[in-house]
Amino acid sequence: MDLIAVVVAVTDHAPSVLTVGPANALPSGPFELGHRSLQFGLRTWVEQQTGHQLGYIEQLYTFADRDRIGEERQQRVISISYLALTRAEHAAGSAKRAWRSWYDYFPWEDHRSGAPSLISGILQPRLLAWANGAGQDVERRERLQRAAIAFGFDGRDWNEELVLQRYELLYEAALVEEATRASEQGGSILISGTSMIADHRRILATGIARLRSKIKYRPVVFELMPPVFTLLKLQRTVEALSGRLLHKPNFRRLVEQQDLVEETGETTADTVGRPAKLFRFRHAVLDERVAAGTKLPLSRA
Amino acid sequence: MDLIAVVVAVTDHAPSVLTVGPANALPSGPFELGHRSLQFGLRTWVEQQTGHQLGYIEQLYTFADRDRIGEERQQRVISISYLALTRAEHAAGSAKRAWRSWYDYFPWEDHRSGAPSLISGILQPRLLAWANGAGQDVERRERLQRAAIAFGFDGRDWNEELVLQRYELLYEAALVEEATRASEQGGSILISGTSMIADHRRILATGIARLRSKIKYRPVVFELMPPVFTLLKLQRTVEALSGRLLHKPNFRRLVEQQDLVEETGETTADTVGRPAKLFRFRHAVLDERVAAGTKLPLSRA
DNA sequence: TTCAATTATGCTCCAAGTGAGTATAATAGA
DNA sequence: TCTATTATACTCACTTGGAGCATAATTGAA
Repeated sequence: MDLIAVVVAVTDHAPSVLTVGPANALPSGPFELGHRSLQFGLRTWVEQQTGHQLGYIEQLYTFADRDRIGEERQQRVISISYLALTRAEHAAGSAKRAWRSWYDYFPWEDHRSGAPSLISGILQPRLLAWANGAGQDVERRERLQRAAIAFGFDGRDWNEELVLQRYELLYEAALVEEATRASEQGGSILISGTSMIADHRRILATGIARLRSKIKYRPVVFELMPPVFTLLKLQRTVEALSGRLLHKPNFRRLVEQQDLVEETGETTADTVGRPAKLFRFRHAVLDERVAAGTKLPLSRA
Repeated sequence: MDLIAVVVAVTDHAPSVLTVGPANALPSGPFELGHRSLQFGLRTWVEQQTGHQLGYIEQLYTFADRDRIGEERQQRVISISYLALTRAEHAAGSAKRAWRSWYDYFPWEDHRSGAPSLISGILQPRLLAWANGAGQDVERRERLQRAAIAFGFDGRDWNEELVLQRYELLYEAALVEEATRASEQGGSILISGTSMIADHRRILATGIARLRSKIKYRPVVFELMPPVFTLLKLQRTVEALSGRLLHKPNFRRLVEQQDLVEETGETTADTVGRPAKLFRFRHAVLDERVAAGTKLPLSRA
C-alpha cells in the first residue's frame, strides 16, 4: 500500500509541485502499521522525507492498476493519492527534492498570456489527425467532440478544470511520452511537456484539477499564502493556480464581500506605485462559512 | 482490502439504499486478484451478491481505521467506499438484501414537510447540552457554532449537503448508537435513527452528501429514473434526494433551458388532472456538457 | 518641480441568472 | 356543467457576475 502526495506551493507566480529523486517523481511512501491514520501517515513521512510541514491535506483517489503487482506475494499494490498545500519557505534544503512549476509538465495549461501557441500549433492538428484516424464514424465524431470540449476548439470556452480530461486525450492520442512506453514503438513524438515516472503525471493532473475546482468554493488559497499579503498577491496566486487572468476590481469585490480577509493596518513600502494595504486571512471564516452554492431552484414552502 | 458500496435507488418518493443481511449493513466484499480494476471488482460482486446492475459508480473515500486490523496477519484493513446509482426494478428478489429508505437512518435529513420536529424537539436541546458541557469556553462556543451551522439553528438556512457534519456532531454528542459502543456505558439514549454495523452509517452519510452535492452540477439524477418519465416525477426524485421541496416552474425552466431532456411525444394517461408530457434523458448531454460553473471573476483579456 | 508611469481602490453599468408568484390549459369525476 | 387536480406558460423583482471607467497615491525621470 502506497501513499502518493501532490504537494503544492506557489512561489512568485509559479505554481510548484514537490518532486523527489533525479527522475521526475512525486513523493511517495508506504503506509505503515504505526501510523494512526492514512492522513497521519502521509503527513509523517512527507515531513521526514522533505522537511515540509503540510497544511491542508485532501484525499484524491485510490487505484489499483493491473501493472501495479507486488513481486513476491501475489498481491495487488494499492495507491492512495493525496493533495497537500504548503508554502515553499517551509522547507529546509535538500538535494533529493525540488520544486518545479507544474506547467513544466502541462505547458498547455497556462493561459495567463492567452492560449499557448502549442495548442493551436501542435496539439490541435495532431488531435484532429488522431480523431480522424478512428475506424468508425461514430467514434470519429466522439473524439472530435471530446477534443473540442477539452481544449476549447471551434470557439468554445476554455475550461481550466478539465486538466485530467486533456491529459487523458493526449495519452490516448499518444502525444505524451507515457503513452508510448508500453508499446515497443518507443518515443515517437515527445512533444507535450516533461513526463514523470509511472502514472505520476496523471496523479498530478488529478491534483491540479481538484485544486482548480476547489479554490472556487472553499478558501483554500490561503494555505498557500504567507500570513500577510496584498490583494494583488492573492490574485496572482489564484491566477497561477487557475492558469487564467482575473478581473482585478471584481476579484477584490469577491474577496471583500465574502469577508475572507481583514486589514492589518500596514501597507507595502517596497513596491512601485501606490502602496497596497496588507491583509491577513480571517481564520474565523473556516468555522463560520460553509460551502454554500446551491444550484437547485429551492422553494421556501 | 474491502470494497464497500452505497447503492442508491429512488422508489416512489423514497430514496433507498441497498442493505444486506439481518443486521443493517452495506454490501461489501473483498477486492480480488482477478478483478481488472477496483471499480470493476465492485461492479462484479455487487451484481453477484444482489443481482443489481450498477449504472453510475463513483469512488467516495478510502480509510484505514485503527480498529480495522486483520486477525492473523498483522496488517491494516483498508476500505474503499463507492457510491453507485441504479434503479430498484433492476433486481431480482432475494431474502438477503433489502431496499431501505435512507431517512430511516437519518430521520433529521428529510425536510420535505418542513424541518422534522425531531430536530427542535430532541436534537437541538441535547446538542446544546452537549456544547455547554465543554470544559473550556472556547470549546463551548465552537461546539455551539458547529451545531448551529450544521442544523440551521438561530435562524440560519438549512444546508442539505452537510449530512456528514451532522452525523459527526451527533456522534460526538453521543446521540447515535454507534458512539456508545466503544465505551462500556452502553445504550444511553438511542434516539437518532436506525444504526448500522461498524462505520457503515458514516459511509452512507458520506454517500448521501456526495450525491446531494453532485445532482446540482451533473446530470446524475437520470441514472435513477426510468427511461421515460414526467417532469414532476423527475422533480420528486430530486426532492427525495435533497430532502427539500423545489419550486415547480423554476425546476422546469432549469431542466428545459439546459436541454437535459427531450419529449417522447407521448403523454401520461393514468393520472388525475391534465396529462403530462413524457420525456426522456438526452444522453448526448453527457458528451456535450461539462460541469461549467465558474465562480472566479475571469477576465477576457 | 512637474509629469509620466505604475499600482491601488472605488464605483457604475448591463446582462444573465434565480427566487417567487400568477395565469391559463387540459383532464377526471361529481 | 362545475370543481378538483395536475400541467404548462409567463411575468416580475432582485441578485450576481462580467466589464469598464474614474480617481488616488506613490516612484522616478524629464
